[in-house]
Amino acid sequence: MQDTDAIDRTILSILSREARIPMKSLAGRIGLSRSATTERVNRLERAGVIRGYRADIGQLDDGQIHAFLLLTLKRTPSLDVLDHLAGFSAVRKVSSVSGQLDLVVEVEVGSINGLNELRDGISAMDNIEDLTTSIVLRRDIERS
Amino acid sequence: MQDTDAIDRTILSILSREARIPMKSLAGRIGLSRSATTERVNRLERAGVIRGYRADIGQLDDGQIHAFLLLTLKRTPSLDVLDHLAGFSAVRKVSSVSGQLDLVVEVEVGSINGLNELRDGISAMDNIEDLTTSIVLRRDIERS
DNA sequence: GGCACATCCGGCATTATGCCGGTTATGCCG
DNA sequence: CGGCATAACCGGCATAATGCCGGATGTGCC
Repeated sequence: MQDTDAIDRTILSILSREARIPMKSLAGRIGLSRSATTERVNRLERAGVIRGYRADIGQLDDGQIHAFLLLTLKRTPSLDVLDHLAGFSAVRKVSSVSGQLDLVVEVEVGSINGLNELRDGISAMDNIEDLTTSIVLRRDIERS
Repeated sequence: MQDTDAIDRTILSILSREARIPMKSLAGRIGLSRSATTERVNRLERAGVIRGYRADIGQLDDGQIHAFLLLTLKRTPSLDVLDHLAGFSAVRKVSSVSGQLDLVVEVEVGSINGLNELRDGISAMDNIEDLTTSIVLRRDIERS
């Protein structure tokens, strides 16, 4: 999975901005034939370098609430906690981080009440030392 | 921009996961003709609801470092700080949040040194009360 | 040299797209 | 009520993109 050359990086940078570009156009930009380009993209997908293609939705949901949950664990790492978190559909992203914190959890819920239930469900796990909730008031910058 | 009905929401949820799906297949899934579906998608794009399509790149290079910078400001809000942050290409996402913190900044740098320079550049701004850095050690969960 | 392997190219049948005319549903107003 | 404008939908045809494959080229190895 470490065999990404300069051409692959060009492909990734183009696809990360214009995921719906036809393979033929992509091929034209990088100076390869269509079939070679397609093969490279397929390889990147199979290797897991490209995980998928997403539409970038601009503030879809006035009703949606985004928040960061900053978790400190009693013992780390904790697969239990990760499994549990994965069970909540509201959980969008979980990152293990260095420092005082242990996990940064990004969530997306339909209501404050949903957020409260989520908090309760998470803090009920043993092995949770501390849970700080920061509701996203505004998304100031978001890139690709 | 507020005229998104149930069908539009279905379209968005599908495209947010499978941005490269052919319009014909999308039409099949939502039970409309291809041309009606295409027209809806075009409208969503023109209205700015769909901002673009991105390939989801999984841990592109081992050389890339992701981190959360947790900022507390002296005075809030601060357009200066946002403008300044926007000037750093390493800055991927900035969210204004409630609570003790003020801003959650997600960054992506090529090296620890780059992270240090970024920290220095940010903490040099007046109006920064506190800056906590949490380097992402691992991405445990990431959804669409 | 001869071989395996990876990468590339081009062509052809199939599939998707862009474009446009035509149909239906709805609301408005004389 | 009838006429009219508008929005949203459908289907068809020419064009463009895709999937699939055989074959060429380059590189390392025995």
